[in-house]
Amino acid sequence: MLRAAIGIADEGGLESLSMRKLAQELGVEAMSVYYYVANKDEILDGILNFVITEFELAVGGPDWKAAIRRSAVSAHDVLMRHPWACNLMMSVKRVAPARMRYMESLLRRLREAGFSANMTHHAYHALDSHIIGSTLWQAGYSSNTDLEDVAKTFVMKTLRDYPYLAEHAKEHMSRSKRTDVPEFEFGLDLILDGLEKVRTTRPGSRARTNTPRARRPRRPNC
Amino acid sequence: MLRAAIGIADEGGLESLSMRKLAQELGVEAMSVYYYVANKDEILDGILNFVITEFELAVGGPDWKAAIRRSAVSAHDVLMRHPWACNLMMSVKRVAPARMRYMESLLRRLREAGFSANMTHHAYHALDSHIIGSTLWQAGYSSNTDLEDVAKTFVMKTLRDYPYLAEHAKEHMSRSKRTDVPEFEFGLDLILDGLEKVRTTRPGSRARTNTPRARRPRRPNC
DNA sequence: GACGCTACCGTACGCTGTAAGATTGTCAAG
DNA sequence: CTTGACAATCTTACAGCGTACGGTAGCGTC
Repeated sequence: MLRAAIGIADEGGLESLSMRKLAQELGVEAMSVYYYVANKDEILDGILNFVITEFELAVGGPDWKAAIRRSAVSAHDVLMRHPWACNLMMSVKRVAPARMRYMESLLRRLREAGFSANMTHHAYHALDSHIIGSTLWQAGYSSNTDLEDVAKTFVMKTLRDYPYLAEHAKEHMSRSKRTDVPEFEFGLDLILDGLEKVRTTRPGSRARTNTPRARRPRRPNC
Repeated sequence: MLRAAIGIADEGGLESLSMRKLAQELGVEAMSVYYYVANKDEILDGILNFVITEFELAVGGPDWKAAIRRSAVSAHDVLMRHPWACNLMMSVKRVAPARMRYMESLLRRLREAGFSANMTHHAYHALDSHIIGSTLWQAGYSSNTDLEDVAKTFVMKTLRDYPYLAEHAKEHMSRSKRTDVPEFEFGLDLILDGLEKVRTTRPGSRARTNTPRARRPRRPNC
């Protein structure tokens, strides 16, 4: 059932995934699906968890950068195949088990690499933001089948009033998948290299470390 | 009218913005709204454009990092006040005029700072991804009013099975808004510092430059 | 008075998630 | 062989969504 739901979302986007269509795909009526799930949210949780399961965990090896890089690239690859999952990831309530495992492995790898708790916190969010943001953008961008002629007139106006924007568009067009560094990996390396630098930095020079009296954590919904 | 729509989206999220509710807010019936707009998409375009107008453009001064940083922080601030705008930004078709101006200013500032066309391309996407990704996450995270006790049991399980995740949650709780570096700015500085490094680097050491025969740009929908 | 225009409204259709209840198919106990 | 229980499924219905289509009231102009 989750497989069917993922299939629908893959080809038509999240908003095309309706209970009726899912039921139809399964050869039953809409309400029959409710025998197996409580509501649609449960399906969304399910397919998100299913997708995250495919993320490669950050483990092994002495090279933390390589390990985390591999994990991030794998997450990006998976999300590019299921772009709708990005949106699901952004709703805080969906803390799927697979996601917790993924987070745990990443956080652990960072800590074991010598990052402080505070630095690990920041590193995690920098990486996560980049993965989500970059994938969301790239997925939207590469889903352009139509718009051919709309773009033409757009370019006309652009070239006139927005020369730098035009250059940016040109840059997009002339990029070759083979020889150019993917946008995602460029940003990823920017972050990873930056992290390597602050790792060996005395904490406080860049961001204040706070080693607080460990308050009882509440609302750890992330 | 856009003002009313933004108000609804601000307090109830994008999905709570319906034509009927908007009409009600304006003191008319649903179909009356269609006298002023062709369809709902036009409203979404409108409120997105309206929000982006508030972004501070990256201009002036010899310090490109400071200029771009200010612009990024301002965009983040604005988006934090209107989190739904992040989602709208991700659909490629919405190339609002305000957004084109914003992109143009950012791209221009990068080029004037000495970045190559290729580097500017990468820099822009790294920055954009971070802004969107970070804001999306932060907005989702800070919209937690309920879940208090759900979180308690969550922590119980977490502490047992996911020690690093628990630490991460603790880190979240113990952060003080006053003294700690905001997550957004940490990642932003990571990217900006990294960009400064590759700016002076000979192109090709990090990413191949391609100075292609300028093909006629097509589909510049970004 | 007749026209055209602006601003607005009523109705209706097909879509959505899902609550409530009716209906089958299967199987074990009496 | 009948009865009852259970799982699996379907029917119906409702409120809400975007919006197509057509109608209407008020107005200025000829």
